[in-house]
Amino acid sequence: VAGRHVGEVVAAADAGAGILHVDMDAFYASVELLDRPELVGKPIAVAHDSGRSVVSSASYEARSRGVRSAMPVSQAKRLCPELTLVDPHFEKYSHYSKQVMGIFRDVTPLVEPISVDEAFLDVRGALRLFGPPRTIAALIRQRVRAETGLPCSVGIGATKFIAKLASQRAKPDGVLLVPAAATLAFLHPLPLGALWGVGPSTKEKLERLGLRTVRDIAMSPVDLITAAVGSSMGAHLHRLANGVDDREIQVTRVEKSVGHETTFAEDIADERELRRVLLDLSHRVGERLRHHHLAGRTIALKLRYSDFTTISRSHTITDPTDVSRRIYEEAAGVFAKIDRAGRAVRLIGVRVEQLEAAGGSGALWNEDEEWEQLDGVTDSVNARFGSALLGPASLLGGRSRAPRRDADARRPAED
DNA sequence: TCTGGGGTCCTAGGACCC
DNA sequence: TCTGGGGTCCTAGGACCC
Repeated sequence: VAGRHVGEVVAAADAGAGILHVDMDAFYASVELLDRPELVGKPIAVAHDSGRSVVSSASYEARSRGVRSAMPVSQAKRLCPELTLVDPHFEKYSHYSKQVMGIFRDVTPLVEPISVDEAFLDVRGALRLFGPPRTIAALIRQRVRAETGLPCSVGIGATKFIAKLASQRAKPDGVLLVPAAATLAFLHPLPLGALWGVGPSTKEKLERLGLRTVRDIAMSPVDLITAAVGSSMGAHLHRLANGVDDREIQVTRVEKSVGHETTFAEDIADERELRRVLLDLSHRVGERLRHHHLAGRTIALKLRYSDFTTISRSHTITDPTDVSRRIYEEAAGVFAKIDRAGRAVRLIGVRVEQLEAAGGSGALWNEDEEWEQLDGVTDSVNARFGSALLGPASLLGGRSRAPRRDADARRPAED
């Protein structure tokens, strides 16, 4: 009883805000700076320095010049000519990600990672052990900094959504606590785009109704919102705008699909070359499925043409597979049915959906044998396109013929 | 030098079954 | 023989997030 009282008292001290959102600051850029101390304080961006690349992460110095994530590298250079580009190393980010998630789990088992660089924590059960949420936030930030050298920001609120908004506001390298009683005062003045799930398209639909702020959504009849953006999204946004968000921390999540896609440095029209890339993508998808002991029933193919129009075609099979060869055959079958009318392809991708626990048949496929069969294709394609491809998308390097240029960059986080 | 790659969720129509 | 309704699965596309 005494213990519970202590818990209640410390909880009261932080006014009912028991959800933390921890967000690493400029994560990829910060990790790269650990190895490149001479670049600290300079505008840098993590991206390949090639034609169709975009910025993955930008240092705050680069951001102050207008450089943003997802911005084409060409545009970033125009905005900031002295920008230093650093190649991405996804395995490194994955490593640091695991390390910081481990620190979070020392505080509470109720950790929900939502990407490599952010997580929600429910600390309501950790108060007696560690003190109020503000103290926990300080502890986490101090440990992350001491053990990884990386900065992070923490938002604290009564709900996930408020905690997430608070961490955005806390950046860089800060903490913000929004007491439960202050939720609506914090939320309502924000612009529509602050609502999680409102992007450019939804924003425009809502603005057409004359709505500008979160308060405007909160004060509108829910029917008005659902009529504009659909019943599911409308009801959700209306609740968020009113500070209602009862989503719990989800400690475990089931993967729904596994895929790979690649954008070519130059568009490719040739059928055989495209099939060859398809094989490589299928192989990588199969590899990852087997690694995770998963198999899937739907094989989906994605194509993007030169004009950026994007189509997808899929086929569902009876028995789940994790066999790269099978994935390739299904993807190629779907591909063969598409009438491209000779159009060149900018992007091609393969994804396997409808996943379930695998039976482990993947070993049946002899990868080396398959590659020998395709050797002739590999040579001719290498000769023509090998050097034209983007760095991380250099699919035609050939397993047995040339070492991968940058194995690190080719393998995004697997967990 | 226009627009990456990994995903999730939602909608809507058609097939099919009862 | 002018015509229902519910449920599930599949497919394609779109919006969104990091």
